[in-house]
Amino acid sequence: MSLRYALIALLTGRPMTGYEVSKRFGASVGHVWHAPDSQIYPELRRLESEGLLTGEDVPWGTKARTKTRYAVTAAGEAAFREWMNSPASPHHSRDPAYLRAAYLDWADPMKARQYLLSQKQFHTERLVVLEATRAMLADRTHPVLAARLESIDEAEHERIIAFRTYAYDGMIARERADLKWVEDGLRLLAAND
Amino acid sequence: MSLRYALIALLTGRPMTGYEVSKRFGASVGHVWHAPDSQIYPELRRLESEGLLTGEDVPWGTKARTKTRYAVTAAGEAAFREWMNSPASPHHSRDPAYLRAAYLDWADPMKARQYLLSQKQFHTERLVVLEATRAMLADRTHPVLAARLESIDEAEHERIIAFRTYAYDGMIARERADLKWVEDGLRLLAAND
DNA sequence: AGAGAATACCTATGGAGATAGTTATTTTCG
DNA sequence: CGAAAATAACTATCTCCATAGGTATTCTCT
Repeated sequence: MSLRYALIALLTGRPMTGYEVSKRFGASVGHVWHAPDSQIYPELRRLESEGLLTGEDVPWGTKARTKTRYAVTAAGEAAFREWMNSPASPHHSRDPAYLRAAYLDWADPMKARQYLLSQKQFHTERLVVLEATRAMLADRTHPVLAARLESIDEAEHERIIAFRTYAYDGMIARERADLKWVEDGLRLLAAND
Repeated sequence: MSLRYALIALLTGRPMTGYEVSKRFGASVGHVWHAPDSQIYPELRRLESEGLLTGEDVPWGTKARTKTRYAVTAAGEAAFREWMNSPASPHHSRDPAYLRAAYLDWADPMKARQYLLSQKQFHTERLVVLEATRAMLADRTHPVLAARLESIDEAEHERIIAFRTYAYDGMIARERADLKWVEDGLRLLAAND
């Protein structure tokens, strides 16, 4: 249910084709809400059919092929704003890492160690990406943000950047907490075996 | 894909009926991997048909009604152990909270504040539950854990408890990080409006 | 004893999400 | 200049998950 709002949010920056959306997505809202393109293309169509986006056919290649360029409609913006104003509902976390951690006694100690080492690797890599993106937001070099700011009054810029970076601060803090937890896990394993 | 292993993990403690599973689930593995009973019952059946669980029909009530008591088979334990030994794959976080946070400039400031206040409430409540459960694991009063320990050599107990509490430590640390983040959000809102 | 509440057990359905493709066009480089 | 690689644009399918039910049995209270 959130994917559609992630897509609208992305497209408020500027109109994009499906492919552009699916690429940009990975480097911006995608950090916040992951989705593969097999989900993105159909959802874009659905949003168009519901009138939240317009889809303009743009010629592509030689034959009568076209690609679709999507833009947010007034109805789309309204729906997004409405979602942003809706009350919070509790969120069920569902992270296999905790499940595996709880039952690490079932695993082969070597495999458990390998597992934690790759977890550590994943978290470290993600931290790098998140911090780099956060920096690009803060100095306004992030392309999606830059496009968005262009259509907006200068006085608002600070406020918008503050919220965008705030979201990344949360993800970074979580990532750091997870990383520390994984390191504790490695120590725990070492102490036990 | 993790639900089945959460169910097997729960049932290694002792055999349970579907209803017992769905109740105990919420108070143990369910913290780690949430699932509604509409998912639990069919998955139990599937696991039975795959031979990872046995389902014994137990009479219930007057007429020829029965309920099913499930127990883990050797194949089930093997499958669980195999899963525990499989390599890690990166996990895509998908938390609507970050999406909303990033675009808080679209929300009505009052609504945004209300939203963050309920988020704070959710995190606080969950923290209480997690810490209480962690304590029950540490002092061995947690019923699912206690049942599991009974069938296991005393020398292993410490190690098992260490991993179970370790998982909760991770969830608690994440919850604390999130809570702090929400509080930062409230301050950010207050500063901006 | 009978009504209502709580417990026990389970199903139907639709949408969200993961995995794994396909086809066409443009760029690169030996 | 032709083959291989990269880019662009999508689709099909199957499983997972959420929402929202349903019915039978036992407990509780007046």
